[in-house]
Amino acid sequence: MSDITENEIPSNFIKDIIDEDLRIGRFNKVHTRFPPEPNGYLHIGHAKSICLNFGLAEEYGGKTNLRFDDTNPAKEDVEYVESIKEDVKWLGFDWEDRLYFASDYFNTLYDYAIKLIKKGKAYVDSSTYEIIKEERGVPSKPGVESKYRTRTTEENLELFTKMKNGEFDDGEHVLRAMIDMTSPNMNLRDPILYRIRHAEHHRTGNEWCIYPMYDWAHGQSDSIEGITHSICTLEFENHRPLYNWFIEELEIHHPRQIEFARWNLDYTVMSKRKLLKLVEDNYVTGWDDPRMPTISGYRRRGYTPESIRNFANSGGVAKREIIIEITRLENSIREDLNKKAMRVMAVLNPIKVELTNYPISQVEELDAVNNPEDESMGKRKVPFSRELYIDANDFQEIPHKKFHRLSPGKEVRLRYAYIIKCEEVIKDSEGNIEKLLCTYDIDTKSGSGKSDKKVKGTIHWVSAKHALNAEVRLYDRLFNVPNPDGDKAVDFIEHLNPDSLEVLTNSMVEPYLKNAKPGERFQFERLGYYCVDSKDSTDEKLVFNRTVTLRDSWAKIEKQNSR
RNA sequence: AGUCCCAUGGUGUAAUGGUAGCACCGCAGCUUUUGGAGCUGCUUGUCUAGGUUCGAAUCCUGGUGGGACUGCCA
Repeated sequence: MSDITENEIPSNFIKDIIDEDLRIGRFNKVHTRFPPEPNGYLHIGHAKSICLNFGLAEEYGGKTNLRFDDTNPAKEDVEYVESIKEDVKWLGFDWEDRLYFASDYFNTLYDYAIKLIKKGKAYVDSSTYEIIKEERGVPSKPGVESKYRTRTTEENLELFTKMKNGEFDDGEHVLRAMIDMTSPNMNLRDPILYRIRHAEHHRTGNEWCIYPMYDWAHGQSDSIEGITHSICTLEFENHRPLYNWFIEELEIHHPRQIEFARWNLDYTVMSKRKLLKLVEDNYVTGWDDPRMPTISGYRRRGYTPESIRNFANSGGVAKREIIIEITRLENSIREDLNKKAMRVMAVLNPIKVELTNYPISQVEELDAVNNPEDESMGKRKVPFSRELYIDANDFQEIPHKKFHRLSPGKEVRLRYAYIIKCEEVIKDSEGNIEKLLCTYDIDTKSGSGKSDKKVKGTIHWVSAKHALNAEVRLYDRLFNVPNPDGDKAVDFIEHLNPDSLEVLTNSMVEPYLKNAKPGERFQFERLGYYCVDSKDSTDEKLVFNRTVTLRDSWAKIEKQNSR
């Protein structure tokens, strides 16, 4: 059992840096931000960043902003803005009144650009895309300076103003910082600050036709917001010298950028481009498909915010590439739901059982414990009668030697009820099992203490005439290899798990579930955790999603034996 | 190849010059009216070669291995 409580971040190198900054007085507070681009839904990797940024600020008594880095109108959309806000909230974090957009700063950013031009540190380049690319060179070889680099300040100012005023077409000119075309750091080879895009922005509409590049907008946005610690992923390490250059030339507040390694999960893909492809090409039903590694997918799948936070906070931060085992996430939700989820009985693949010595019209209301981990959750009544359903895989006609469940002539306990014995297997003309004829031992009623008979197995069941029909969606991993995008020669789509979803329409659940509400989570005893689907479940037809199975040592025995 | 970054069991992380610890996985056992949960035990690790030091996972140097950078994306 981990002694890391929720939201508490274990010691790590970022906290060491913050401690030092506070100690030497570089900053006297901690103010972080979570800066997504609204061009897709948040995924589990973002959850790590969210928990880190909000968690760190909380721990140091500071604040966290939510800021959308919306500098590319072509890819961004309000749908994504709304989904991101919902997901951050659902995870349990509050940006209060600090909801910002990089587009809020377009005017300031423009003024900053003018300042740079006036300092002789930025110029308008009228070269083509191809020329600029060619002149930039490659990392191991210096680039060459553009022939437009020597334009006068007046000329630059005039051209830039015209760019802003819409007097040019897309791509005709760009504004570039004047730094060093021979720098071994590509980001310092006169990076582009503004490009012309006659496109409608989701917030600024058609007010602008020049848009700042991310590199020009991001660091200054942090600065404008008074961010002290800009936590970002490793790929921006090489950008830090550039951000520092901007901040110093502009003489504005200087946040400290700290990079950490993004989280990858095995058996999943995380890039927004790939997730978008899964959605657009209908490999999944949407961004919130329960198989997606998105926050909304996990939410619909039945994950709790606590389980995701615990998962994120229990992992630490590093600077090397890491691939987390998905079993850790699965373990995290099991751990949470084990303590919280009400237990019920559900029979996924029913076979009928008739208790031949049970009175025909008798019904008993048996006591069932709602959660053995939490007595305060109480008990409920479960109806028991002559005709029952049990799960098909709890019966083996020719039992495996370690099989502790029902088979001909053998006894098994029905959970909360009686020990029964299988007397006869009734089959149809094709040899399929139609019904099991069993007898029950009246002295073995749960809690009665009349018999000290012991059996090795206990199985779940539902009363046939009381059970409710339900659809159950069994979700499994979306990919069947640990690293679906590991091989550049093979499309990740090839690695999709064809069995990632199995739909069962004839499942039977105990009557207690009649009033189960969308999103409500249960443990189906001996099977796993399931939640009521928030979109498709109705009063007439319950639909359950399997969140995760219980740990299954029987499956291991079976697997070992088949080898 | 140029610059930058990184390297602790299978995985993920601690140890901040002083006994390499924890969690997950795995294995064995106990317990159990969920083959769940819980409990106990076990296996497995400091990339490498030097140096500094009484003492190095930690500091220094070289090597090896991995990653990032060559969008008018973020």
